[in-house]
Amino acid sequence: MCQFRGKLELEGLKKMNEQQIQQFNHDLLDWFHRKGRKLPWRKTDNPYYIWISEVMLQQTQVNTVIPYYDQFIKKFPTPEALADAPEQEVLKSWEGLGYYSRARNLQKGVREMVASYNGELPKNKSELMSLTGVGPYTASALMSMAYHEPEPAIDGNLMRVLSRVFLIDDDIAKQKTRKKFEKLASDLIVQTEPAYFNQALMDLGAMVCRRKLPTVRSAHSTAIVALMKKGCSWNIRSRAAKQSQERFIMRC
DNA sequence: CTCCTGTGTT
DNA sequence: AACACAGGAG
Repeated sequence: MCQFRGKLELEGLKKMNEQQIQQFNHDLLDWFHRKGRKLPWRKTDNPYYIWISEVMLQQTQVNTVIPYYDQFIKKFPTPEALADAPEQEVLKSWEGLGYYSRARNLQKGVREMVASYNGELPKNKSELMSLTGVGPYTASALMSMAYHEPEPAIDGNLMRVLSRVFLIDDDIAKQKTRKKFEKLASDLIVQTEPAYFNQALMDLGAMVCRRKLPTVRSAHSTAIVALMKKGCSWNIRSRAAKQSQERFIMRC
């Protein structure tokens, strides 16, 4: 059982005390272990494979990615195999996924990794970000998924879920807002197995706490509802300023 | 921070 | 046609 250590002093968080925050982590992980998705790239601890999956997932839904991922790692089982392959071969394996420049960037990044890091992914965020195609999101995802570092992977999913749970109203398109979520998520993740934390928020965002139709149906067993039952309100919205018609608050 | 890109939605 | 989105890059 985890213990809350951070100091959370965020707007929109007034209603949450430490015990509730701890409860959030517990419910989140509990939900994830029961309902979370078993995905091919979650079975491996090969950073190179995890990298491939993260790049593919940036632009495509999970179900579409699965066969591409399986095929891709079979065809390019090692960084060296991908680095040595002709670009055309790589693009052929990517055919149908779209955003082909990301396939090119992935190969370029892997070539840099082979040339500069002996074919191994560096273990810190700034070195990861020096690789072509690896930005803040992918670097954080790799730190948590591959190296079990408490680094929250801030993407739209994570911000949407946390904004609803913690009643954060800010426009998630703004960079200032991103900082805020970074702070909140960093404090939350320290009491969690980092990979599970990110994966759980990802699954929650994709399966329950979705962009559209944030339905509460079938939700008796979700972490969100557990929170609502404890007196927290759930502000359903995706972006701040606009779309105020979409905005309503439920209290249980 | 702003801009860029390909893609999907209205 | 216009805009939203989701990341990375500069």
